Amino acid sequence: MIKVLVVDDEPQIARALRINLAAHGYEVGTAADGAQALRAAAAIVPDLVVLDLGLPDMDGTEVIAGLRGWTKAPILVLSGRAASAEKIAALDAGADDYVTKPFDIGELLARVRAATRRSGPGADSPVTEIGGATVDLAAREVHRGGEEVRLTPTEWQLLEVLLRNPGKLVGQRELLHRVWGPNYDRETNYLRQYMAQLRKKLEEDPARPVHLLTEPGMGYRFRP
Amino acid sequence: MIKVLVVDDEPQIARALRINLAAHGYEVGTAADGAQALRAAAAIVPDLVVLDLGLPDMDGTEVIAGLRGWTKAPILVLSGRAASAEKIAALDAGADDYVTKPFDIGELLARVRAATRRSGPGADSPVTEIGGATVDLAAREVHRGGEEVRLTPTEWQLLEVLLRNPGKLVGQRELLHRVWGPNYDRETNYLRQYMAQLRKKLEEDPARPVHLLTEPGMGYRFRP
DNA sequence: GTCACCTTTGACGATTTCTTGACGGCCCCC
DNA sequence: GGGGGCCGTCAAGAAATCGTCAAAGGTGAC
Repeated sequence: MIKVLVVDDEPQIARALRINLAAHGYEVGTAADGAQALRAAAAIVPDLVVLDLGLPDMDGTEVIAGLRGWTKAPILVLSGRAASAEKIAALDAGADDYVTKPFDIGELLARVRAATRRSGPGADSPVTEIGGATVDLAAREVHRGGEEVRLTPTEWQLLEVLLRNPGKLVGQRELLHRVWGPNYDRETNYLRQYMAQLRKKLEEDPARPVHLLTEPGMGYRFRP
Repeated sequence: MIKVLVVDDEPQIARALRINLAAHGYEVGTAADGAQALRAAAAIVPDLVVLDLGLPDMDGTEVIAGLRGWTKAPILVLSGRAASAEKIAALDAGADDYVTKPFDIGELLARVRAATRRSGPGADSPVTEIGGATVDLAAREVHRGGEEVRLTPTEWQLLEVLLRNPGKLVGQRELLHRVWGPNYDRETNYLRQYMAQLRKKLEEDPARPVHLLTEPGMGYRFRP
């Protein structure tokens, strides 16, 4: 089932959206502010996000940036502000669509269909091979030799950032920011700790990694 | 270059769109009715279609259906009609976005960016050739003769400054400032040390460099 | 309250990288 | 021809980083 995360601080609108989306066969989660939204997104891994820009705790573009750091799920922005500058800022921050309130629920549903249509069948083979293990980012599943391997939430976030940049070097500061938040800059011991755990769970020979590589002094790299 | 097909029967609007899109680096083709649009699309295979629904010869949804039969390129619909039923019909026919006239050109461009962003990022990062080696600055990767070459962080920084100024002479003081910091002015031995390492790793004949050149008394230069 | 799981933290050799010093060759100027 | 400055090269000590182990908080389930 397609999972949708609805982020809105007005309970009426959030409720109306949830009911309408659920009635059309979507699995719906809700969040009332930006911090909740980022936590909920990391937990349920939605296929689409409906985001109200007028959140009480943080700017809408920050939420978009926080989501875009690790997911490519379409983001459909709702906003009461119709100014073009607002729309441009949100779209360039990474949003996929922008609808001004008040909106027609039928039109919104059509835009949701359009957004999910292109990301649904377009995402070919979401499984990645690492050594003898297969990683399914969408389903949050790892298998190795027929057995299922369990990863903790932090391990998932770290692995996801690396896998979404195949072949590319990801700097340690960038990894810390994306996984632990903007206030973490020098806690490289976290990276060492969790990279070791990932290698132990995924690599054939954890002492001699082939896919999860260290670039000394710079960062880490996933080689397909 | 990203190819955009503009379909509109009003010459003024078509012309305005063409000029604006071309000014932002797109390659633009135009068509004035539905039949022309389908022919032009088959000929130039656009990466995105901007489609006015009010065409003289056929209904807009037919054009959408005709395109969707063979291409997944994003379709951005323009229309003077703001009724929700129209929007829903167009979106469900296969359109990706729907903008009502009159529209803000900046917003339209932002929506074009959003649409091309999600379908485009298959392009790999630009590589620079040095002798027999290929340098990928974005991925932080160097290959030479099929083998991978490892650079240390300082080597990367130095090489990046030179490669970002192709053909230009970079003074030794500027190099020292950019790589080691503002407090380093006369440690030219650092430059000698690391330039030698870079040449050994990148140049065909490190003793007779062709791309990483010394300008005695002044600085260094990268010649493509 | 207890238990299990996850995260955070500290510490230690092993390895890589950076820094530093020294030497000879080349070119230009005197 | 001699001298000084600059460059390329080599080598070795100093410093930083990495992988690993172990254990102390935190949190939610039962």
